[in-house]
Amino acid sequence: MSKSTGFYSQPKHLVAVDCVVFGYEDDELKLLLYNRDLEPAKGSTSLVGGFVQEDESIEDAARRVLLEITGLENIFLEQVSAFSEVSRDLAERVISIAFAALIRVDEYNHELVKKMGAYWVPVKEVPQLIFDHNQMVDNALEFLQKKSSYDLTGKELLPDKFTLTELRLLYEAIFQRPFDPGNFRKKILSLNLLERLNEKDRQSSKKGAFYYQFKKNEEITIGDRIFKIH
Amino acid sequence: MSKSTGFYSQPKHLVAVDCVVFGYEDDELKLLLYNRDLEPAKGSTSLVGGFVQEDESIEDAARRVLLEITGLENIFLEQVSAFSEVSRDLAERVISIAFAALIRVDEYNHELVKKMGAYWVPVKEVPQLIFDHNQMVDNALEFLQKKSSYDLTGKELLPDKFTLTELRLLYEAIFQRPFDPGNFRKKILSLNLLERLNEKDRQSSKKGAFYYQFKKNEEITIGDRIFKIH
DNA sequence: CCAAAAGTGTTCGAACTACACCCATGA
DNA sequence: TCATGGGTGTAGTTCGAACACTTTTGG
Repeated sequence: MSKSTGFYSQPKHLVAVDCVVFGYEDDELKLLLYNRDLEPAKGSTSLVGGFVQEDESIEDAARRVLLEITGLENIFLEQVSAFSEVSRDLAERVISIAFAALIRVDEYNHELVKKMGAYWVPVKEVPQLIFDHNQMVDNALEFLQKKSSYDLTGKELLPDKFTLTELRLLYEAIFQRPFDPGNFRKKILSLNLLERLNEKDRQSSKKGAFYYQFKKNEEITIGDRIFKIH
Repeated sequence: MSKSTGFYSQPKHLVAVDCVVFGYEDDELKLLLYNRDLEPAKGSTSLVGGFVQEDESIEDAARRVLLEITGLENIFLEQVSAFSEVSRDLAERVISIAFAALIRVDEYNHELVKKMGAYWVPVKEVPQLIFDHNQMVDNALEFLQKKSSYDLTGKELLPDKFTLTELRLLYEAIFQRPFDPGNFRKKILSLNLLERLNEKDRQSSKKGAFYYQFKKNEEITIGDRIFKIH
């Protein structure tokens, strides 16, 4: 084991980041996974991740990993928690920080993702993952639910314009439960964060549903939780 | 810089834990600080912390540090977040995980704390701390407020028996705002987590206030947030 | 015309706020 | 007896849950 050769005489550790990447497609919440291409457990299913380098923070490392896999910059990214059981990695001791990331499926580079061997899996069908990655997924989903309770998620997962039904379906996917359409609509509009466009989506209904978009410059953090709606 | 000599060929890092230790005394929320006894910045004010060793998880490391300083085991301890800016430590690159800890002042070893050079400071008077420790304090306080919104904090900070006024004062200290005494009382009792003892505190009022204690075996996690009370 | 989704309105009840008011007792 | 904190009661309001109802339009 390596003791530091620098100022502090203390053990050093491998530090990794693992990203729980959420996307929303076909009315479903999905996760970006890939088949591990290095030993140990080569070929088994894993979150996307990588090791923290000397010249980068953990957030930088997570951003770098996501850029390499999706071609996207400026991804929504937030720390979930650190995992550090001594034997969590089968090969060597690795401390890993789990991140939650939100991806807009209309923006990421589909070819790049495919080339990197990554693929989307519905959160309801996440397979057995390597190490403690299933735990990371659970924590990240809980994180997403809390965030969505306070912050009106949608900007990060939906296209620029979307109908209120689409937003509701997203929330139903996140919380894994139905919301009353009428109540949902009223609650959302009362927040005053969206503006209606003079354009309708005509795909999903005969009447047509107005598109909405997030208002610019409304970085309001809502003091209280948004969602108690059933 | 040391590349791993083990399985993975990747850089290794110093990893530390820093504990934001909350205590409650004299109707005030306090933090346990100490004057740093090693360079760099020897003598400046700091959170209690230490380096993660090879055979321990970060939680183990935090527990070890707290045991060394307070003599207590089984302290409430939870991860807040990781800090990893490359130059956050003046001497060498250190990734640190901040923890929030809750201490009952009637339990910790006062002499030991004194001997270790640690001391309590009211949260409202926290001085300039080393590195990014003030940020850690802010995050930990926010953490404590969120926890207390959902979980009825008090078990971790108050003595076994306490009056509802004491509990209210604790909440006022945590949230830095007053609560209506009558409404607070009704809300708390409606949760059904406390039981009244046949014993009164006669110090603080002529009438005397009943002591309460947490019911045994009530590990109920409340689904919704507890506190909206004003 | 009718089915189906968009969108509005209405009622009920739970829960929080504000505040009045009674209680017990030591000085 | 009265000041003080403990403790109870209550009216008003807000807000979510449930659900009925209206609107629009393609088939």
